[in-house]
Amino acid sequence: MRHLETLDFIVAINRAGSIRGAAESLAITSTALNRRLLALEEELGAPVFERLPRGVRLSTAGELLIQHIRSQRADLERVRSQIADLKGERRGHVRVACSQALLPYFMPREISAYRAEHPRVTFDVNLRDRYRAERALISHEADIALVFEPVRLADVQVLATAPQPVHVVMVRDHPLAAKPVVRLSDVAAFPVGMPSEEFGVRYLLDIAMRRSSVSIVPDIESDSFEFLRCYPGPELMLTFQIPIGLPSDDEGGPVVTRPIDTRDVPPGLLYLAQMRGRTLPVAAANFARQLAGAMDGAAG
Amino acid sequence: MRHLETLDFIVAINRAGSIRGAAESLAITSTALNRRLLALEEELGAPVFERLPRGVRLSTAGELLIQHIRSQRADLERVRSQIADLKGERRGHVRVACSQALLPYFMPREISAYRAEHPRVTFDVNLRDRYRAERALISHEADIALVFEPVRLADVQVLATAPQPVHVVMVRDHPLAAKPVVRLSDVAAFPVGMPSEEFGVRYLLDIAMRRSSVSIVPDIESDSFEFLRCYPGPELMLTFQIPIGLPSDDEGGPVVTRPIDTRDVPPGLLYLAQMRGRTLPVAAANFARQLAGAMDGAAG
DNA sequence: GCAGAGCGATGCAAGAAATGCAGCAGTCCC
DNA sequence: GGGACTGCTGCATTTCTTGCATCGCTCTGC
Repeated sequence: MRHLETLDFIVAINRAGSIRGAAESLAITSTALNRRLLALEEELGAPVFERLPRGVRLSTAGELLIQHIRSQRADLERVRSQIADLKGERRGHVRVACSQALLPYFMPREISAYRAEHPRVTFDVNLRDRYRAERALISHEADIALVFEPVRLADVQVLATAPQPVHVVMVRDHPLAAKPVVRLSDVAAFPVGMPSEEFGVRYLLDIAMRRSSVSIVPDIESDSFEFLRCYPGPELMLTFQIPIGLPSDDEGGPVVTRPIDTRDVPPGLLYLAQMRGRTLPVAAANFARQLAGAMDGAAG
Repeated sequence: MRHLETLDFIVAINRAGSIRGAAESLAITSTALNRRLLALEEELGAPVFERLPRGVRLSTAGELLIQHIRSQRADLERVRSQIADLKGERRGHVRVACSQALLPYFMPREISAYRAEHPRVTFDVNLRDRYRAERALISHEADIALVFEPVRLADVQVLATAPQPVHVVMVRDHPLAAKPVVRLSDVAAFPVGMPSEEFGVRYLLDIAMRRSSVSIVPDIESDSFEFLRCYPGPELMLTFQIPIGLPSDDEGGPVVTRPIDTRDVPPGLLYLAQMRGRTLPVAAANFARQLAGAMDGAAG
């Protein structure tokens, strides 16, 4: 939108950290950009950026302004989406921030199902750990977030939840695979590949270990579940994951999974969330509804 | 703000009902205004107004847009107010929509107290019955509303409440003035001046009469409490009001008040409300906090 | 049924505003 | 102490907006 150009330029300056840098990325001269900024600050009655020797940095007023800009942009996008919707154009764009566990199976399946119904809807899927997913909602970088055991900031509104018991992942011929349910004490006997601390699964395991006498020392620690899952099986190594991030056993893949006894590790919760108080664009709202339905199905 | 000019023009066109009419009130030519509208509709991809032979009317898309404009304007006002606040300028503007009962004593006292602390804060006080007060919140014409027995729309958020038993108002030497508490059946023996149906007091009385066998036929009906109160006493006429709209008896005025037994007419609630989900400008938020405190005091 | 008044839309020329170029003063890094 | 970076400003140019006159249309009143 033309009339928001200046405001978007402010966002660009903030991102670039300098007027000249932003001007280059916007393909205009620094003169024009600088003048727009000065005019805006004049109107506002306060500087938006602090001038530093090597560039600029948001002032307190600027922080307020930029949050306003983001929310206005998002709301305008919603209006445009609703207008397109009532014209019968089933198009739109959905921006999802989600945990790693959702990427291999759940999100591809759901997005593919949604796009089968609405082929003109496009998607942004971004991997964000539970802290950053909520930040993305608040800064309007994402419409919806799907996270495991989130931090639960005040500005985030939960749309749906699904309990997710932690599973142990192992090679098909692993000794523990004989048991239908694994105890935490069983795990301690084998080498363990542990997800790093920013993940919800790790968070749940840490709490469980603190409560019990069992102590598991990770032999491998990684921020990639994919790596952990693919780490060679000869070591009989174990790792952990939630069911939504796992293939079903009957697919006959190289790995199998067994749930950990919920007396040892309580099930975590998978949360579907949006920014509190925000009205989502049509496509995002519809997709969120579908996800909520899928989560109910997975839970029941 | 310069960049919102076009959007404000849209609001003006909607108000005027025609482009030429709006152009006149905006002191620009209809050409310029028409062109801006066409450009905006081009950007939006849909007409904002339906063209009628005698002017224009908002389309469905326009309805969506204009609500966005209003909320965006209000939020920008909040940002400006917060920026002014952190510059130490304790200025601002508060727009209040309130019931008639608040006008003679409560609002003047509260505003005067607030302005004693913050002299640079200005006020808009508008009389709005309980329906229109809530509408004013939703269309962002008012920051806060103070209404008796409101309709309670979904988009309105209650900040504070105060119970207000209905009082009978009469001349000082009225026979009923001898009683400390008046029964509804006592009232039926005297001529009655009744507030008209849009008022909360009338609403409560109507409910009470429907529940009991007492029927009160109004001799005078008016939408002005001031008129009802000033109507000559020789007729021994009674009228009704809530305590917050009454002077205290010990002021020695020409009228006295007695509460109606709450078994006959249950106390109504005075509500302080704002638009749901909206962050109020600094001055409005502070003033609302003061009002909430005053209402607690009046209730206790 | 027909003239008149009101409406929104458009071509063209004048005016206003934003842009780009060159250059200033300042800070930081090597 | 030079080079590279920053934000800022005077002046010519370009781009965009505005205003006038006018068209086509619909509804109203006689």
